[in-house]
Amino acid sequence: MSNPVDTSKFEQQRQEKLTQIAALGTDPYGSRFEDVESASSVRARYQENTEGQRARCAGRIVLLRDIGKLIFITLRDRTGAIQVGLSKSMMPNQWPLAKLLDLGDLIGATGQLGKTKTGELTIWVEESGLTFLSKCLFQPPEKFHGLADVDQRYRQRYVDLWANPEVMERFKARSEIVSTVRRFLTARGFLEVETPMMQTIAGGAAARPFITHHNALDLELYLRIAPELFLKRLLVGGMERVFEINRNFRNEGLDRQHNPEFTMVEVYQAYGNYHVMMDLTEELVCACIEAIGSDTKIQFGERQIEFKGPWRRAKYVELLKEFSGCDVDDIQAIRAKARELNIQDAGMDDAVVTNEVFETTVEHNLIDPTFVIDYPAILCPLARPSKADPRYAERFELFVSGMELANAYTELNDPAIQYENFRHQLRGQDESLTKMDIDYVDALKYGMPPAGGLGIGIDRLVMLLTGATTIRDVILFPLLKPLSAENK
RNA sequence: GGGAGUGUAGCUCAGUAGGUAGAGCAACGCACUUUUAAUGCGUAGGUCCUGGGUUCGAAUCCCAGCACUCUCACCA
Repeated sequence: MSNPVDTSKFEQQRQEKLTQIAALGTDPYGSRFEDVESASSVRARYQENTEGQRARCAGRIVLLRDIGKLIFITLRDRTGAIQVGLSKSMMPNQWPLAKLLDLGDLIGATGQLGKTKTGELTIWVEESGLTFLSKCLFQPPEKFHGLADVDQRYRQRYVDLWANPEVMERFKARSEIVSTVRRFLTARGFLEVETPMMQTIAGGAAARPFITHHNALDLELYLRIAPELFLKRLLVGGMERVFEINRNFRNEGLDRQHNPEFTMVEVYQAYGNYHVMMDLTEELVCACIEAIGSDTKIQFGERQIEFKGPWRRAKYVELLKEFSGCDVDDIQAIRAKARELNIQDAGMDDAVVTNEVFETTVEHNLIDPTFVIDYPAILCPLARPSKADPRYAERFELFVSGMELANAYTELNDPAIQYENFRHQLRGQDESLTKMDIDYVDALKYGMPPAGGLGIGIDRLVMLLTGATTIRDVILFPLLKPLSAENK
């Protein structure tokens, strides 16, 4: 933990330099800086052995080598780094300012481009070519190891982002993935929509919601746990292809795969079914891999994941047999297996016990992308039962590296069955705060087109595609306990 | 909630059979006009997470607490 006395000592030193900068007539907090070119752009356009090339860049001083009458700076901007050379003989008037520069300061550099004798592309700052843009009053983290303290990295992500370039790269990849999803769906005629985050009934999933209150209406509201029921209302309304990329909120535990607020893309396509959604999912994920320039083989923790399709599609009951040895119809064997696995099955519904056994024995074995298809219908109140065998629902979950990445159904559009499913809450589950959404049943009574629906966890997708094994590495500001006064 | 681990300088980390601490980087000073984690010499910097206990003496051992990490449990 930081020592406030020493911190302020370093801060005072820098504050003193700030005063000296101001005394030179320079605003230590700069202002508009026009015609900035990115470091990568300068690198790309530089031509060897051609005189007279100039450049104008801005960024943060991440390395500084003071050789006396010559200073080399590594300047980092959003695209990368470029070396800036400051020479006393080239900028005698601004030299006092140059000597006041600290690691972490933000500057602009304008001058001739050239290469040093070691071959490093350098902006040789001309007189008046040094622009002070902002003072850094804190000491930056160690220049080679960066910021390593996990807690501090999340709490001060603004430092983490520039002290650890791989962090910046990961969030750039996240941005690219989100925009790829958006482009991919938009190109196929899907309409991007936004539905309520504050809902009077938290439906569309089974999870504990966050509760809030609207003063003017004196109304209890829930932060949504899923947008599903609203998006399907839009199918009723004639929006035949819709998607939403936005946050869901679930008031449950935090771990490597769960943050209380997380981002989902949900997609609904009228006249499709879950097979259509499987194809779409596979294409969409592969498009994202291509967009971030990744190989289809991705290192994830200790494992290698091969994303190259076609992905395995296996029935729930087949996988149950494969990994637990149990036949889905042999409930005695399943319950025996459950007890062997230390699952408390007493009073638990058969289907729930079966699913517990499935989760325990199967899921962690699904490393390469695997569609688990045809779930027991009783586990899927929003999915359409299979015509061929109504005991099963037309649903898939996509598992990668043992983690649920996507969930999809052929949507249930029969209001009578939907009503019954809502009514008969599954035994063996904890009581849920989900109330009956009668208006949703009414919407179905107007007629919802048969449709495929899909949800993909964006955070987990980014984790898998960037090799981040904890969700907090793909969320800029993950939820943390606030620091108490004494730990500040 | 259970178990395990971690907490030492601004940062990254060492360390001691119980005898109040060290390196590198950063900082400050000096030197240096082609460095690449610049280099060399010097200086300064610490409530060793917090509170108790044991002890002549605790950063080290014990207890409690706080924070973080891992793990198990919980979790459509």
